[in-house]
This record gives sequence, C-alpha cells and structure tokens, in this order.
Amino acid sequence: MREDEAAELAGVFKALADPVRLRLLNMIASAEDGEACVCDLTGPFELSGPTISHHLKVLRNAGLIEGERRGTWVYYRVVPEKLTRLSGLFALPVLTGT
Amino acid sequence: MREDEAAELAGVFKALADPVRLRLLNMIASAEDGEACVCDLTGPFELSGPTISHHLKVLRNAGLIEGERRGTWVYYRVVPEKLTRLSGLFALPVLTGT
DNA sequence: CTCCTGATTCGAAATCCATCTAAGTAGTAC
DNA sequence: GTACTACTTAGATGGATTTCGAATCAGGAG
Repeated sequence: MREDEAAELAGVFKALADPVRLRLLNMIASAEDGEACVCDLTGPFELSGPTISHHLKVLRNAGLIEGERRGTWVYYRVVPEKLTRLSGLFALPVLTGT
Repeated sequence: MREDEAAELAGVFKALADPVRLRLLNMIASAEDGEACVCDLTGPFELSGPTISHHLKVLRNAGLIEGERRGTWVYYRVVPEKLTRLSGLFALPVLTGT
C-alpha cells in the first residue's frame, strides 16, 4: 500500500471516526427519500447548530455525503458509490494488496 | 443507531484513521504465513521504534490485530472476523439500520 | 427594504493525538 | 551474574480536533 493511498484512505476513516458523524451518516442514509434536512439532524443531539454543521462539513469533505439547498433548508444525501467502495476494502484482497 | 454503538464503531474507525496504521495493517495482512515480526514493520517507516509500537498497540486495542511473543521477537496477525464484520458495514442495511 | 428563521463561517478554549527521548521489561548468549 | 537485542512503557511537547458563542450569509414573509 502506497503512502499516498494510505493517506487518502485514512482521511475517509478519520471522517468516520466520530460517534456524532456516524450517527449523522446513519440518519441521512436511513432517512425517507434518502435525504435529510439539517433541521432534522440537529434535534437528536445535545450539540449546538454550528457543531452539527461542522460535522456535516467533515463528512462532505470526505465525499461521504452531499448537500443541496432548496429554499430555506439544506438537504443531505449519502454518496452510495463511496460507501460501496468502502465495503470491499476489508475483504482480504485489498488488505493484502493482492 | 444507538449512541453506544456509534461510540464503539467510531473507536474502530479511529484506529484506522491514520496512514501509518493502515500501512501497518496492510503489511501484517499481506505478510507470509499471515504474521509479521515487529522488527520487519519498523524499517519501512521513518519513525522511531516506540512510535511503531504505539500504533500497533492502538490496532491491538481496537481488536484489529493480535500479537504473540515467540522468543526474542513479537509477531502480529490480523483478526479476520473483525475485518469481515467491517466489510458488511457499508452495505446499505447497516447504515440504514434496516 | 426590514425582520425572522435556517445554516454556515469565524475565532477562541479545551481536549486529544502523534511523535520523540529516556527508561524499563523480556529474552538470548556468554 | 553481565551484556546485548527486541520491544514496550512513561513523560513531554507541538499540532490537530471538538466544541462553543458571535457574527455572517441565504431565503421567505410582511
């Protein structure tokens, strides 16, 4: 595994390495119509709005979710390709580099 | 996704969220006989021995690898069950909680 | 245009993490 | 026993991360 590969992959895992972000991702993925409004994501946490916004930005920068503004609200969806790519990572071939 | 689930899972991702640890895991998984001596893991990095030892400990605490001392040397192996469990995480069901 | 609400950005405080050196433990060889 | 090697633990430090409140931006209502 090359150093730059490792760095890129570590970036994605770093985005996932937080309980709040995992729950956010889970909420977005399991939302109806596959998308969730930020306003619905803030309530379940005892965290300030800016903090939630920060975590969403981390997930967005990692390419795990994407957001869109529609009128007053911003909606986020998961990026399925990113998730399915991760799915294959732990099957031995990728780890072993074969 | 419950808060304690998220915390536990985040712990595993936190262990993976470092390029050095990803490369260590990759080296161990791709080693002959499925195990690698610490002495072989230190060379490829421009890092001190204690730093490598620290990263191995993080991987070990996350349950991703396990080590065994045989004489002078310590050998590490991956824990396959842990990896295959992670593999399934990104298929939609787990993310969506369905 | 002014006000209000939803969301993000900014700047600061507290905490966590990767890395080092120095010291300690485990085992072999003599 | 001493000496040497392999590895881990302990303590310190610089840099990154999480969180907040305050300020700002975007859009709708009056």
